[in-house]
Amino acid sequence: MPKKVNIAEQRRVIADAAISVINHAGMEGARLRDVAQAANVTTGAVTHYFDGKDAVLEGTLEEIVRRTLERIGKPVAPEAAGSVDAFIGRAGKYLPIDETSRAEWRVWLAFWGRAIADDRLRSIHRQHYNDISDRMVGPLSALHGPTPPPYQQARRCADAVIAAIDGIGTRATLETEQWPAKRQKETLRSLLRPILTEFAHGKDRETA
Amino acid sequence: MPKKVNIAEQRRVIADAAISVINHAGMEGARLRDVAQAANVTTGAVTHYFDGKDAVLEGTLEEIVRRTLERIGKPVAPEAAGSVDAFIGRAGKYLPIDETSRAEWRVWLAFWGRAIADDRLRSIHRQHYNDISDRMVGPLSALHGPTPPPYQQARRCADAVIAAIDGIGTRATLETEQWPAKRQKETLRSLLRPILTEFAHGKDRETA
Amino acid sequence: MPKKVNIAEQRRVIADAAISVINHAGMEGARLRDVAQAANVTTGAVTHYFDGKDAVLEGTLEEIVRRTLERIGKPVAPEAAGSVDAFIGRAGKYLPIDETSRAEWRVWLAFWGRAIADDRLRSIHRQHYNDISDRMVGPLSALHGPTPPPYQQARRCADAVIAAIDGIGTRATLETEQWPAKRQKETLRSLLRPILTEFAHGKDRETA
Amino acid sequence: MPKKVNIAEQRRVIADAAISVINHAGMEGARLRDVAQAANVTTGAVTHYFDGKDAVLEGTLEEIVRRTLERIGKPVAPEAAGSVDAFIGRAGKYLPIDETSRAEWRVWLAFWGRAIADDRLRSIHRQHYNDISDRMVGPLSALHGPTPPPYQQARRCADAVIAAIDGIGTRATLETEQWPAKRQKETLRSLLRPILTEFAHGKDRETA
DNA sequence: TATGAATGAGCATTCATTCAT
DNA sequence: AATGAATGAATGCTCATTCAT
Repeated sequence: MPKKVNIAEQRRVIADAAISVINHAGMEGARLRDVAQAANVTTGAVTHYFDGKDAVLEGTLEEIVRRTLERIGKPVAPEAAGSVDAFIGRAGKYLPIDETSRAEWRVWLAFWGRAIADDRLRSIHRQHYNDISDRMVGPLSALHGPTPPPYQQARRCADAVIAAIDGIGTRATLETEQWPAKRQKETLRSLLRPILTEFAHGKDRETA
Repeated sequence: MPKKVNIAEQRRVIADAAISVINHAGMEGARLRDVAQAANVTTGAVTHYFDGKDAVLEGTLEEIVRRTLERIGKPVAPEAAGSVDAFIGRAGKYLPIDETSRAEWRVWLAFWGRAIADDRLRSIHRQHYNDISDRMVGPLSALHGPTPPPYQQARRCADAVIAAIDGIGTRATLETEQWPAKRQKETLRSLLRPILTEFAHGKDRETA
Repeated sequence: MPKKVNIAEQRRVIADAAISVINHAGMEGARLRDVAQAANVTTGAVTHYFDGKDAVLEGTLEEIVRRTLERIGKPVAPEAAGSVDAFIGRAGKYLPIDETSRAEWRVWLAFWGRAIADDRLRSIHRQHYNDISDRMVGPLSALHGPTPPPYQQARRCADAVIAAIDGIGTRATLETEQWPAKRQKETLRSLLRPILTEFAHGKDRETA
Repeated sequence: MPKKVNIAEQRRVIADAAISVINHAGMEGARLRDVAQAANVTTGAVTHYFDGKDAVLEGTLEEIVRRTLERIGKPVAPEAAGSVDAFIGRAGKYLPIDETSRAEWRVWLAFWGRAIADDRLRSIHRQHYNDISDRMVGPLSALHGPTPPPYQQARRCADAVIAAIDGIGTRATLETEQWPAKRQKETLRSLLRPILTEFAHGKDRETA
């Protein structure tokens, strides 16, 4: 009997390697050979676990998504949500504030660039943003005070939060030197505190 | 007497062609041959006006920057700045709200993906963001009321505005169907009105 | 006691599978993996029973030869040989006149293409043609009338018959639509009846 | 202005090289690199003139066809057709009787093997056989005596002649040693003289 | 005996770049 | 200044073969 391998595990090892390679060499510099080497396997193994380069890239994007969600942690229960500042603090975990998250953001940006001409990648993206948005509705509702906000209201607020994170994260990723963690968090707070405070007090009706 | 050609003009024609090609085929699908064809010149001409592919890409990014600034128009004179809503309205012009701007955003994202592994491109980006930021300080100061805000204050506010635009624009570019112009503008207003209102009334001290 | 497997039987199963794969995908499309799958065994099993791909191919050609001879039936005893028309009728069994024989002819042609650069394959071919030729001498002699023809004479006549079959079979294999069984048999008869009639009456001396 | 090249000429040079390579190494041993080398060009040039390997193969087959027709010469005018023996003599020119024609036959067989799984190749084959058949109708009609034969009759006779040539040529190609020119021509004459003599005297009605 | 995961050399193909004209 | 034919290094991918289990 041949050695029994954990297919999912091997795919993750290769996806990890791909993240590392893309992070250092960019998307166009990411050769399958390098991915294989970084994963300590041969090129044949890569195409054995993934059906060609595009599939490797898809798998890598999914791994990035998985990591992001893992880093953020489980969806927060409404009771534990707490204050506006606590919410902003948790949102800040999405930002590229340490080497690990910076690497993920770089790869993330690389995928944006590919996604503009790749339906599959764009589809994975969309789904991921839906997930993220879903996770935010609960905590946002908890901020709203005694009465829960209309679903659409919360959804729109989540859109705003996500946009703030993406905007800051993008800039910080491309201007690493100029955007240390502190500046990012401050900018995030500047942007989110006013809107979340309003939202928390129910004054958001007029922004609809 | 040899034919007189306008070098700068030819470079722009080629950069225009490159934008079109990248918009449709993505960065990795953008072959110099296609760029040449789209510009109605030969491959030789492309490498004649640009020193290789990287130079073409740099020139293309600069053209994108030029277009963006042109679309936004001249820096607004402080006196003409007007209200918070007027400011938000002008900011909305940056968003991917019609086919032209969507095309530019797609190419823009493609460049982000390349910039993560390309110093030259990243440098051009940084400079562009400085320009944009500079242009915003005037109008923002005009909002601040009778006394101009400290420069750093205005700068920080500009960062927030830019982040909001980038965050929304990115999402709208990757989820075109779900983000028509209306949704983008509403989200932009949700995000900017609270912070700009506070800034306009001088309550921004605490966000520092 | 280990499981008792019939080695020869397994080899035939694999060769059968190879015939099927070559018939559908051609020689260059015939991957060992597909052969294994078609035979319901693993790739390892294929290389276990055959010493590499070339050996599989050799075995497959031998199987094709075996099948051809089986289809034709046992060498006809001189007494049973009968008339010229009966001989032609038996010869017609070699032609690609039904789906089974067409499949074998397709594979047969594929082997010709390979044999031009493969000594082993060419050797098997030669031997097979010798066999076929041998089997024809008896029936041909029976046609010749009371006195048996010189061996060389019969041999030469067999060459002519074989050439006729190969020529028609080849064309019919490559132009299946245009060459139904009827057309093949008519052409075979056109070609063979004159020469065999002459041969039967001993007028073949001059064709030497 | 760049060097002006004769595209058709270059394609022929490459096709010639491909014939040589296939002749020596077989179809599966025919690497594009070797073809390029044999043609004294680079691999890039090969894919410049042909759209990939399959196109090279198609072009090569067409070149083989062209050569065959050239070797045979122009269609013979009915008046010049002459006797049955003259006809057989001309038919003998199709056989692999010298090194040049042997090489072409080897390549020809290689294409048969490929054609069984390649529609394009099969289509080229079919067309070629139609051409050959057309060219034979005239000379055959001239043999028929004072009254021209029905077209279908001549066509059927041409089929028989072609089958005889293919059958002998195939065998001689795979058993070069055993089939010198003399044996091939004798076999061809054995096969064709009876049927053509009958055809010439109008006795072919019964073979229909 | 049999498995099938893993290997890696070898292939066609792509495409930025060069350069004779 | 402009052409576009030609180059050839580099890449993704295939697949016969190997071998630990």
